[in-house]
Amino acid sequence: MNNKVEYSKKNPISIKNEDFFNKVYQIVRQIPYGKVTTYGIIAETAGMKSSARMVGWALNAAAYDKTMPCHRVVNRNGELTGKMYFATPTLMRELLENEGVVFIGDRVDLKKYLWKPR
DNA sequence: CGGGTGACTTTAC
DNA sequence: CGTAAAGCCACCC
Repeated sequence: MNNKVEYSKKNPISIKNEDFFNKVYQIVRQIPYGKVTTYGIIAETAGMKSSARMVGWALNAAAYDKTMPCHRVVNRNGELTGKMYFATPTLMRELLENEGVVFIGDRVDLKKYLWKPR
């Protein structure tokens, strides 16, 4: 659908791997309210299980897209590693708590809130 | 082609 | 819980 979309306004990068991007987009948008998933799962579903970093990279490039609930994407431990990339360092957590997600320290309880794409 | 970087993961100490 | 290192793949210079 989208080719060469300006995924990042500040830093418009040329998207060469559109297929991977598209899948990440699709998966992230499917995350239900009050649920979270991990970079590794997204990477695996998108066909690059060995490169969870690419997921973070993709999300960063698409961070300005409001239709993408990137706050529902956490790392393997349930930590909000990308919180510093939000408007404020606390915004990510607040968004999740507002959806009913309970934190244990700085982590999400993945046993209860982990969602896997099908 | 090489070097640097990264919203990751895993293992090791 | 902390840091280190290796593996990983794509982007940029």
